[in-house]
Amino acid sequence: MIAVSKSSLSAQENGAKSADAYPRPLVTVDIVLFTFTEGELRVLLIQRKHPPFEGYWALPGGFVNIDEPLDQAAARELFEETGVSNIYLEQLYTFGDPQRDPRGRVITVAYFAIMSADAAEKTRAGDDAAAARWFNVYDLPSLAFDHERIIKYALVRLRYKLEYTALGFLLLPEEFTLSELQQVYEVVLQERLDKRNFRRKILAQGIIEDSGRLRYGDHRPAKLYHFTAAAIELEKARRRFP
Amino acid sequence: MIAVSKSSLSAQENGAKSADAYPRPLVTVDIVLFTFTEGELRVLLIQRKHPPFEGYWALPGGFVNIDEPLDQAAARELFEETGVSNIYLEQLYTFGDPQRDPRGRVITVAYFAIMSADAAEKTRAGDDAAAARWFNVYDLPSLAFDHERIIKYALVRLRYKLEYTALGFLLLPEEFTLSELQQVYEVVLQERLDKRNFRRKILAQGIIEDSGRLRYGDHRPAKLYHFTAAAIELEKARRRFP
DNA sequence: ACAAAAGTGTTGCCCTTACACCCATGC
DNA sequence: GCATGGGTGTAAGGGCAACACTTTTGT
Repeated sequence: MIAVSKSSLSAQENGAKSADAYPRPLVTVDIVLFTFTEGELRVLLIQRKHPPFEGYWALPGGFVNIDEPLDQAAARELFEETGVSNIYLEQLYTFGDPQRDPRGRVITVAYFAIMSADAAEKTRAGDDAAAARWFNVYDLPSLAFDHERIIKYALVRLRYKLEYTALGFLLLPEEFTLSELQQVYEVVLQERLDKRNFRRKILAQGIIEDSGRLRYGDHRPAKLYHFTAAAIELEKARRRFP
Repeated sequence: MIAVSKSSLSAQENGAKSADAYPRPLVTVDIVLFTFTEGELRVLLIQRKHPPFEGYWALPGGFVNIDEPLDQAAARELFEETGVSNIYLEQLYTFGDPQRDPRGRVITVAYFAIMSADAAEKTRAGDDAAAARWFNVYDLPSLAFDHERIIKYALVRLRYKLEYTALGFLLLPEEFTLSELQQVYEVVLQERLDKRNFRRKILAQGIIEDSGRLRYGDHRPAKLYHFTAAAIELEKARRRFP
């Protein structure tokens, strides 16, 4: 537990006091990684092996190195804990309630990440050391710290994204049917959508295209689509700003 | 300057290492406070009296106390430096480039704030100690740290807000004319708007109403409007989440 | 043949946009 | 009486929501 001398340091004008005089919080990154498999929207969680919250499930994440940009810290932690790199990752929100970690003041910069379903399959293999599992977002176990709140906020962000930037396909494998894509939207937004309107709207955006291939199943085969390279570039550009 | 032992601390599984073993960055809050006066969108800046960036203009802000929530730190810093409380304040983004502060690793949680024009007038009186001034966002001086980048990002956020949540009135005094409100939108969005369409759209949202009073000026008097209590509650509810 | 999911068009409504003139006041 | 900003309505087009039947396969 970090010793806290309450309010001994009421702040003054910018830089009036030497920076070294201020007590320093710990800073972590936590990543909410979504994917969509077996008809479920899922989040990756890791079971903690040490106190506090030993045995509880928690978001992947960890301490930020002192010389490391935040985005890089998030990418690194995710790589270390899932073996996956090069995925969609953006800053979500910073949670800094003084009581959120029993060890003392720990501020966490939460990140929002999306992984395709096929990459998620591979991930599971890499789970050798740490116990990592995908959980249905709507059926989570007891979580460590304030991680449930963080996930709920990430879910709100995901809904916003799907509503007006067509990124649903990032959750799916490279090739997918329109029905699968519609199911993603329905599960994430928690509402039923009209098939004809959905198809028209998605196709009008020009971000996915017919691959020419078909998926054969129990009934009439379905056309397989994949997203266009333009769509990915467009999103990268949008996200480049802050 | 903070001593940094590069990568001596490659992270491991959650909590595997004692939290105390990690070097701690400093954490600050910085506030981008907007108002609209004399036909200009303005940001409040404070002139630094100490190194680094002595004499440069910078965003109001300062170190987060060890036992203080982030939102409260932002509100406190703003109060200490402007004497104003109870204004619109929300978290913007966390900037953590290791090079952003020459003193060492300083992570800043940036906040986005809006102040009404009449409150902004009063603020100026409270500027006894620190040199604080309002600057046109489109004509800023050289800024300390990465504060120019932070302001640019806040401006993007402000544009989003005006585009689909009608918060423009928060920048204006309690009573205002529709022409004034339109000017706010035009200056923020940097585009010319159609007078009739603008009025129809704003009034359709039901967030402002005719006060029954008139403003007399050089020409035909203009109706004065004020926002409805419902509008404020609605926004508070929206903002309650994260 | 039948069960099951894939696929496909049209219509009405609303919201958005474009656009031009009269009104009330100060000087 | 004239200059100036305040104030108002309408028509066309585009996007969105509602709605039901045919097609293709596996069994």
